[in-house]
Parts: sequence; structure tokens; C-alpha cells
Amino acid sequence: MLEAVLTDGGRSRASSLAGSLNVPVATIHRHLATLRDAGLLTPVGGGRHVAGPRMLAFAGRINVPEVLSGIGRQLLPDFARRLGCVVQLGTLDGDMVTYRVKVGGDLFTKVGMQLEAYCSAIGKVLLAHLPDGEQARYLEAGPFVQLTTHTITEPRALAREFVAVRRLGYACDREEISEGLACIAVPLRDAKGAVVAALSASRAIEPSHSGDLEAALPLLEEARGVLEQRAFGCST
Amino acid sequence: MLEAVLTDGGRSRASSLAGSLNVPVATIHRHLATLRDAGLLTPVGGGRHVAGPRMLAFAGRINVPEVLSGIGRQLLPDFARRLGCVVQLGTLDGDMVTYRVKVGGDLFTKVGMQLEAYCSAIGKVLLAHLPDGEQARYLEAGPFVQLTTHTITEPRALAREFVAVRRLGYACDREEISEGLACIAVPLRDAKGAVVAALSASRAIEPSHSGDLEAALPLLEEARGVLEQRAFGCST
DNA sequence: TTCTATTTCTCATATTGTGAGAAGTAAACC
DNA sequence: GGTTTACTTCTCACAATATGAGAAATAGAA
Repeated sequence: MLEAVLTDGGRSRASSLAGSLNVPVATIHRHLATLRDAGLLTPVGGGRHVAGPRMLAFAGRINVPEVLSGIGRQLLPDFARRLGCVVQLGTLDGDMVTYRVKVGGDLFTKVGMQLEAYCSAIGKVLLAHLPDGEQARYLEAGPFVQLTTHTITEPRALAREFVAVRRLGYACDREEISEGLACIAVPLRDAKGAVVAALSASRAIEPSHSGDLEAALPLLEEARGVLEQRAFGCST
Repeated sequence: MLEAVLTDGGRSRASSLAGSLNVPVATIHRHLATLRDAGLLTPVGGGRHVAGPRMLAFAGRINVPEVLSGIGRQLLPDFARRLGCVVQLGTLDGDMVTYRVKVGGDLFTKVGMQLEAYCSAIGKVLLAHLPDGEQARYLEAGPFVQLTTHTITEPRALAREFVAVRRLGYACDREEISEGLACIAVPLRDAKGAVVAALSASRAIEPSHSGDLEAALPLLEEARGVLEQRAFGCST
């Protein structure tokens, strides 16, 4: 009942809801009264209702990254198998990446681990999509430690890299965080288009071998679409 | 039960929830199983749960301005009486202000009405807190019609006004939208600090008389605090 | 004022929920 | 590997709540 009213968005009155839910009008009224009393719905006149303050409070307590992780743990093993890669989901917490899902093989990263953001594909995706002010502050904060000969550490080079990431729609890490490791990552967006997480496909490569990372892109974007659809009901 | 788990944020396991809710452990397990099956909760190991994808979908369907309006209709009549003013709540929709609540007297605005944003206190608050790119686009879009001799219409003057609004934390409209009308407005922020609406106190004044608008500020900020607390569980 | 639509109430019946405690499963410890 | 502890699921007798139909009350439109 609550779901039907939230989905309806306050457009229908009680008699219409009765029709669409195939429930007697008296029962609809009884349910609406209970939900109103509970603060989960608010009347807006004409027998119509929208979410109430208590519903908003519930929404405010949702930990979106944890929900995404739960969905990822369900869906990503299949994609990892199809990609023949390790697939990971990460979020930006402060200036670090938190690795929340990791399936399809072994890497040095562990679920729950936090690593610096500037040197990983996931991190570069998340940093690239920060608001300008926050990104500028991150770049000013330095220093950025050179982990391999490929690590980008110079702030202006990182800024250029972020521009490229936004343009391309994905980031690559070719041995920036670790010799012999290549990753590609794409952003996960919420219903408003804000980037809330990133998804990556990683694989070991021969050191200093470029590897065709972009070959993983179609399946990775498919995975991203399925996750966004499942979490937010829409997809970029 | 669902509310308790969302509030808990996945910290407690079933036996702890049983203790805090004063319910047998078997009943807690039964409820958790039902909520999991419904997709409203997701297990995160150790008998702990967080919001599930269906809960996130509910959250995505909440019309925040409508919820705020519902709360405003309840709380604002009292503030309007104490202020001896008309109190209004508005949101920015595209480049227009939608007036959603209006209590405490008569003004030319009507609930549901949309007006240009640049020339009202509510509008200036909302425009002032737009992301830089969006604000720049708004100022470029012009033209801004001169409604009274006091209306700010020059884009650079508007930009300076927005800087002042952000610095002061409120906006004033002294006969910018209508001769003889003065308003002061403050931003309404969500739990993340994003400005989602604005609240104003308005009163008729003698034409070309400044009026001491700031006298209304303490009560208006109190109203804003109560609304934010009720809607988002926290206050700026 | 009348008519129509909406909302609330009553009642007989149906359905679901509860707590206790047993049983099954999992994890920790020796 | 076996034992102990903790967690999870199941069963059952009993309790509580929900339901749909239709009547009654209220509100709005003509």
C-alpha cells in the first residue's frame, strides 16, 4: 500500500488506488488512515497522499553505499565470471577509496580496505566527478606518493587526467597503483546523476604491457546499468 | 522493526535488537526474514542488516518539497502569528520559484504559483546556493525584467547580491518584486547541507520605506530549525 | 435542497502474529 | 575431532489484527 502511494506520487485519490490495487475502497481508506497516523504519508487534499516526514526520516537513514554493496554482491559475481576479471565496487570516503565489493579472484585489496584515491581507476573516477571546489582542495592537499614508475603524482597532470576521465566516461589504471596490475573503472550514478560509487574490472598483466582494457568496457557498463536500475530505478 | 534497523544502521545483531526492542529473539528473526524477503533489508553478516534495494527505491520516490510543504503547513501558521507576517515556503523548479506554502495573511502570491526567481527573497536565496555552473547559466540566460525601480536586473549586480546572500545567510527583497512589499528569506537545508527550499517572512511597507526586515530573522531561523529537525532529523 | 462522491463505522469471518521452547545449524574453543 | 556456546529456524497453542460488505455519516457539487 505504502509503495503504491509513493510510486503514484500523490496523483491518484483513494478510489483510483482501490481500482489499481484491486482492494475495496473502505480498506484503502483504512490503510491510508493508519499510514497517516504513523507519519509515513501526508494528505495533500482531494483524497491524495504523498510521503510523510517519518518516511523522509527513514530515507535519511539509508546508507546508500551499503545498499549498493548488497546489490553488487548479488550481481557482480556473474559479471566477474563473464569478464574473466576481478570486479570491485568502491566509494570515496573523505579522500580515500573504500573497497566494498570484490569478486572474481584475488588482488591485494580487501573488502573494507581504504586506499589513496589518486592512483586507482576507481579513485580517479570518483575524484574526476567531485564538485570543482572539492577537487581543487584535494589536489592542493598533496603530496601524492609515487607507487610505481607509472603513478601520476603531479597535481596538474592529475587535473588533466580527471578532465580526460570525465570526457571518456571511464578511467584506466595501467600499473599506477601496482606493477603488473591494470584496471578500468566506470562511475555509478544515482537517480539525480550524482556519482555515488565506481565499478572496476582488474586483471594482472605482464609488467609494462598495456593490455586492452577497453575490451572490458561494454560488460562493465552493462553491469553498471543493471546496478543503477536495481538501486535507483533508472540508468544513465 | 524496520525503523529500528534503519536507525541502528547495521551496527547491532539480532540479539541486541531483541533487547532494545523488548521482543523475543525468535520474533526478531522472523521479522528480519520477512523484511529481507521483501527486499527492504539486506544482511551484512554477523546477524546485522541495513536498508535493502526496495527501501532505496521508496526513498527515491519521495517528493522532498511536498514533504517539506506538509510539515510547513503544520508548523508555519504559528510562526506567522508570532511574526505578524505572511510566511511562505518556496522551492526552485528550473529557473522559477514555486510557492508551496503561504500562511498568515494575503499577498498576491498563491500556493502553486510560479514566479521568476531573481526578484524575490526566496528566489535570491535559492539562486545564491546553486552550484557555480548552474548559477552562471542562469545569469547568462537573462533578460531580467525591471518590475520596480528597486529590481536588480544587471547580471553582475545579481552575482554580487548572491555572494552577499551566501555571506549573510539570508536574502532581502525591499520592493524588488512589488512596490510596497518587503521580504526576508532563509535557506532550508537537508541533512547533507544542500539547500532544498527557502522560507520567507513578508510584510507590506510604506512605498520606499526600508523597514527593519532583520528583526524577523531570529524567529524565521527558529522556524527553519524546527522544519529541518522535523524533516531531516538535524538542523544547521 | 438534492444528489453524488467520499469517508468512516460495524460486524461476522478470516488471516496473521506472538512467545515459549524445542530443534537445527554454525562458530568458537579445547 | 568433539564439545560447548551462540545463532537461527520451526512448531504450536493462543492472541491479535485484518478483511470485505454494506450501512451510516460527511462533504462537495449541481
